[in-house]
Amino acid sequence: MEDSHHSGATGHAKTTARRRKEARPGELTAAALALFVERGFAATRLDDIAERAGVSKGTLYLYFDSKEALFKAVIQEGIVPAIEAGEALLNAFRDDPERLLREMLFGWWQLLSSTPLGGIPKLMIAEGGNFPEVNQFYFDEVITRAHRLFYAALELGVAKGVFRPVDIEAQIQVILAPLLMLAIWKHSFACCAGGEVAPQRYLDATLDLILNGLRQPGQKENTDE
Amino acid sequence: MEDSHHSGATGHAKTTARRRKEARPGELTAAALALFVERGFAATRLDDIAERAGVSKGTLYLYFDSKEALFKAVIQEGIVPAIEAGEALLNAFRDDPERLLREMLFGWWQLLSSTPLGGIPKLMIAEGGNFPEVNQFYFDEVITRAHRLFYAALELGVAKGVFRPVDIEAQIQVILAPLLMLAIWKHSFACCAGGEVAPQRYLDATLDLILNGLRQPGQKENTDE
DNA sequence: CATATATTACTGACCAGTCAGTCATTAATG
DNA sequence: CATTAATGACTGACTGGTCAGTAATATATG
Repeated sequence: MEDSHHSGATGHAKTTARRRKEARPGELTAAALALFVERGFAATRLDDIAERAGVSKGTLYLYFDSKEALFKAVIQEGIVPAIEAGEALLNAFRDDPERLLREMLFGWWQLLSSTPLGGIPKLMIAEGGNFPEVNQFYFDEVITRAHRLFYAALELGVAKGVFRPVDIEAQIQVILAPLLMLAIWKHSFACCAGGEVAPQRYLDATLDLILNGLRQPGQKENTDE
Repeated sequence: MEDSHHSGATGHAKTTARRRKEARPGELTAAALALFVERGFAATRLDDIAERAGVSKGTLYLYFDSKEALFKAVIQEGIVPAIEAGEALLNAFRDDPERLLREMLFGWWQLLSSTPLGGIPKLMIAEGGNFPEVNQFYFDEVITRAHRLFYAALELGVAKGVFRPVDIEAQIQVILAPLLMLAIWKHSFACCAGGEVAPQRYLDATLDLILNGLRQPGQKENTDE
């Protein structure tokens, strides 16, 4: 198990093989994410993932015990940072609930357009049922945390009198729905859609509806900077 | 090769075998729908579908050319009537846009709770990508028609001055999202969810947000009958 | 040569789709 | 009505291909 008597310290670059060993898991999960999102979990072959990562299938098994373990790693690695980014936003905009919601929506869109992470919701919806353990993990680590995030945001708005007093718990899901559908749409029907609504316009409409739906009747429009 | 001289017309019931032949396709698509929704298209074996319908796999091929053809039949048969029901609602409540929206939401929920049809959106999202032809069919016959339906409803409301003048095209998608997510949720994470929001409460919240978000500022609350 | 890293060829389970054949019902014949 | 012929719905064993996972082998590193 342990090693450590190298005589002279060879402290310089561990050269290729050693460096590879540290980079590999990330390269593999990245390749897997891209392919899972594109074709679905079941329809993606391990050979393809390996090829995309520039290794052979056998190598994959040096880093992950099974296809399911790889699946779980993909979710874990991809989503947790995203959730943390959201939690950071909450702290940054504590004093302006409308602005906070706006930032959360656009942050989400940023993620969607610049990374393949937006494919994860679709992936979980599509294949989660066949992998209870991964599903549970996703539920606990992603869904629940995301809910807490939005709960805090809405609660803040209601407490400050910016939003009407609503059924926060239920509204969260209503507000999250358009965000999730935006992601799902992109990975499901975007291909078929001809003259469909552009994401930017869709997001504007979402914000419009949500803010008008939540806003305290007295409150003025807040035309933003 | 040729037949046709039966002398007397034997026109009455052709008993079991003949009756079966007419009932079979429906029985098979029903079985397939249930299993596809439960496990996904790829993960469902034709043997299981056949067994559930009380026949053998070979029989299945007497009625459908391939697994994909069966898939398409399931969608076609299940969804088209649902869309037509929606179109009927539109005509029934032309004069009261708020009521119309309300009826459409609750009609949808009715469908969800009393039939497995609510599983179809999830199914299409999950597996549509691998079946372009089915996907296109769904897009044209379901998504597009559903959009037209909601377009008409919103347009009516705006024309009557009940709703604010909004970006109708974009709002449709925002409004549809919670409905779709309700269906998706039921078939994906309902299992994991412990103290989650009840559908009825969720629907109320949806209506609350949508109607408040759309309502013309002047308009009064309309506390319904 | 000992260890860590990677590859390649292989195995076994699984499943969509096929096909030769069964069996129950119906029609034809005397 | 009894016997034979024809029909067609249905069956289930089989095949051909795919793919997750394994094991034997190779290459680099210290």
